[in-house]
Amino acid sequence: MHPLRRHIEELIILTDEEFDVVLSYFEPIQKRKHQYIVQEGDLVDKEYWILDGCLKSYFVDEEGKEHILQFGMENWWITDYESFIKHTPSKISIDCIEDSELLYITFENREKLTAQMHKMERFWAKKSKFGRIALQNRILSLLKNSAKERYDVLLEQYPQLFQRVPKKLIAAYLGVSRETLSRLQS
Amino acid sequence: MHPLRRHIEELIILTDEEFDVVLSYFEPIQKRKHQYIVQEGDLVDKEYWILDGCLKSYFVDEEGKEHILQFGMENWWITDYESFIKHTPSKISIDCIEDSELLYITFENREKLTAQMHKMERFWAKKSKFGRIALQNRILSLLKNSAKERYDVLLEQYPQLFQRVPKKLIAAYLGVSRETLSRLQS
DNA sequence: TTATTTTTGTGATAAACATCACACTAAATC
DNA sequence: GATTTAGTGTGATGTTTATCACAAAAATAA
Repeated sequence: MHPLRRHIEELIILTDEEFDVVLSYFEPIQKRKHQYIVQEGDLVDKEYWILDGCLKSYFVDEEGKEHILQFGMENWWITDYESFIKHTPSKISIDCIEDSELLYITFENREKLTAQMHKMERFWAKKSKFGRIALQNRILSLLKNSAKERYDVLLEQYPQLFQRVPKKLIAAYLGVSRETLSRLQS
Repeated sequence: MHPLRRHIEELIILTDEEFDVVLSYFEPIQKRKHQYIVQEGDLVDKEYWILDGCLKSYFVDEEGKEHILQFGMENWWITDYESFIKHTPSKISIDCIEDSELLYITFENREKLTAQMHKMERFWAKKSKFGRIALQNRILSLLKNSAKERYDVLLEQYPQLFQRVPKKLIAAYLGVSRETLSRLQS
């Protein structure tokens, strides 16, 4: 089964014909490590599904410090949702941390597909709800947990991440300096 | 025009008949200051729309410290979305900060209404998308801004809030101690 | 390979923020 | 209106975390 279909069918069931229609709206794209798919200022009109690889979406502040909003790995979706939904210039950038294979759908095609296939409207609605819950829990974690606790939770939830991405990026995700993160590990 | 209709029509337009159907799925409820609508451990099956008043949704940690996830005022929606969507026991509580008038819809009725009226499915989908963007920006603010900067941004965005809720609750929302918040103000 | 860049750990110091303690004021309750 | 409770400001002190500096190891590129 196509990995995208396997992913979608975790939430809704599709017929062969329906999945063919869904897939026809996506385009494949390959990117190498250090290449970007979104740059600050872009009007983002694509949402990416990660077939293989690893990416980061991040914000660079006035002092040049990087703050990571999201990592994306296999079976995750990534884009700047603010720009994608509101059609405003992106405040963030998205880069590949590894060579990556992506499937993307444009905003226009997503609108067409959801209009044509109600199941996919429900799929993205569910994704959006779950995404919101995950963000809420991250806020809670930033409010109530110390850097050490946030580190432990992340390590337990996504151990693969620590194998794949440099520690300084983990630090930028947790909201601590890389030096502090290094000291937390011991 | 009914204030709920005015609110919904910021995103989608309804006929008189359609709004009557929508409204028929809601029930009014009145709560006094300090009363709760959600308590930790509840299975939350209602989503509340605030006609009048002010509420907080918050998490209490092991040391008894309160962390505020959301304030709700007129025209805002409030519930524990994690419990409401996933049907799991709530980790948070929601209390009234002022006497409040609410309209609520049950999970079951929301499902019925969205199945019957596609416009309302789109309404809630949009709400969910915008909610997610707002949470993302709050995460960004927690990562990149100092307590003072978070304070300034909140004061600029929601000046009314500082009139209506005690400073210690603002502190619990910003993720600083009330003493630090007090010192930031000068 | 060799050279260069990136990643990582660790000490010394400084800044931000939390905690504890207390006084005072405002507001809710009887 | 008196009494209790909740909210607020401020000093003293301690903890957590950031920043700067440097060295070594690992990964990447020439």
